[in-house]
Amino acid sequence: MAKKGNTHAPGTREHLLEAAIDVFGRHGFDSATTRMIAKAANVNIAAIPYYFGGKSGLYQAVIDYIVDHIKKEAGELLEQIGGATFTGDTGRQLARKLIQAVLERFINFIAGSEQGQRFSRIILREQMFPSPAYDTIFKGFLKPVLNALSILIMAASGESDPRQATFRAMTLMGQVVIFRVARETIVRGLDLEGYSPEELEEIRRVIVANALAITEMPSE
Amino acid sequence: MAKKGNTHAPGTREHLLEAAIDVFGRHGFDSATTRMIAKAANVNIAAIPYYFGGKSGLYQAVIDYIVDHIKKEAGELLEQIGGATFTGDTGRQLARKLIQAVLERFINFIAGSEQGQRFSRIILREQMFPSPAYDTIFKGFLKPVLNALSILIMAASGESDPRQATFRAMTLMGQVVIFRVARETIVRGLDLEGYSPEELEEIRRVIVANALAITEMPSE
DNA sequence: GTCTATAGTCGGATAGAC
DNA sequence: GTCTATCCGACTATAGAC
Repeated sequence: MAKKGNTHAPGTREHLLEAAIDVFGRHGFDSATTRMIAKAANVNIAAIPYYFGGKSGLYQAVIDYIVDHIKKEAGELLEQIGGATFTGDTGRQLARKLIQAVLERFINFIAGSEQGQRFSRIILREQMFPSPAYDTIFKGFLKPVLNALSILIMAASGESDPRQATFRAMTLMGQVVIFRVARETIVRGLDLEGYSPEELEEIRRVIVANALAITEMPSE
Repeated sequence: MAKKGNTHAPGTREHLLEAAIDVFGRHGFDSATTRMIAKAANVNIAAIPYYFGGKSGLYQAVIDYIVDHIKKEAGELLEQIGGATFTGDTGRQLARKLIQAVLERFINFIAGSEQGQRFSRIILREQMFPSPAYDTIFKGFLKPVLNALSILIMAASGESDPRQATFRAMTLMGQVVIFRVARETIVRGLDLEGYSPEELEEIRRVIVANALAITEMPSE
């Protein structure tokens, strides 16, 4: 069913993909070695050239895999935002609710879910050090998400300049991303052992409260 | 004067340090090669073992160099914060002014200055993927800065729980850091060519406005 | 102090047996 | 499809001439 119709082995390809997400994420493309990945996946090194054409092909497959998953995850919310119209005070309240929904999903994904943490390592690497694969990520979901957030901010705060709205959208994203990027600093600074569900809840509350404070109307 | 008293060559050591900041920053410790660094510094590869004991020694020297510079840069402001007392409404206003000052310096450093951009590549790498050198950075300035910001937030907003204050401090840092981490995404999303002085000024304004909105008293 | 030459290790990819 | 063996290039570090 899920197979592509050819006679591939049961799991080799998928094992490699999953292992590659972790190894590429932790070490980056250059330092990650095909030997590490093959070992982590419990398959033979020669399976990488065989299934993916080589190290680069495997990396691109990882990017496609991640982008697909995130598009599926975020798709519904993005469509909801794209399809909505924000007029009057009800529109404003709707926009604020949607901003809240986006940020909560984002923090849950990036700091709360195991898969989100694995994916975000690779995405953050591409943010700071774009490879040719960056384009797939940017077009796949970064740009749609950034656009959606900018629209919501304009609707919620009355901001009319799209560039200003984008800058504001970035600050909202930044409040979330920092808990992934500086995870170690937070954990050491507060002497934690990772984020507990309670701490995640506190973080979520702070982020939402900030977002609401930031998107007040200038007149309020 | 500044020399350590021995008879070293005029610039070889310094050239290596400067080049290493860029190469380690762009490629990470593992993927950076001593060949790249030596070539960028225009010195012989053998100078690296000679001056720094090897690749690892050079990396540690880079970390020390960066931490020293930033401590010098941030020291005055940190002392001012540590030495101040924040009582009553004047204290609150002072705290808000100081938060503003910290954020403005931070965004100028991280997105505005050439040196800050070079330094921050390495620091952000250590944030996401700590090496043994992380400790130097954490104790050197991350912890002091995070503490200072937390104190200011408690003074400015009336927040009394230190953990909550730390989370809030992180969100403020996140708003700044995102303009470095996601620089490429912002630039592509808005079709810019890097941040112009005008755009930096807009970003600075957004960050400060958000910080002020966030640190309102709950009663306000 | 600076260089060349080279030792020794580890990387990705391939050939060919099964 | 999966494996072993192997090629070849690139890496760090060192020895020793100058």
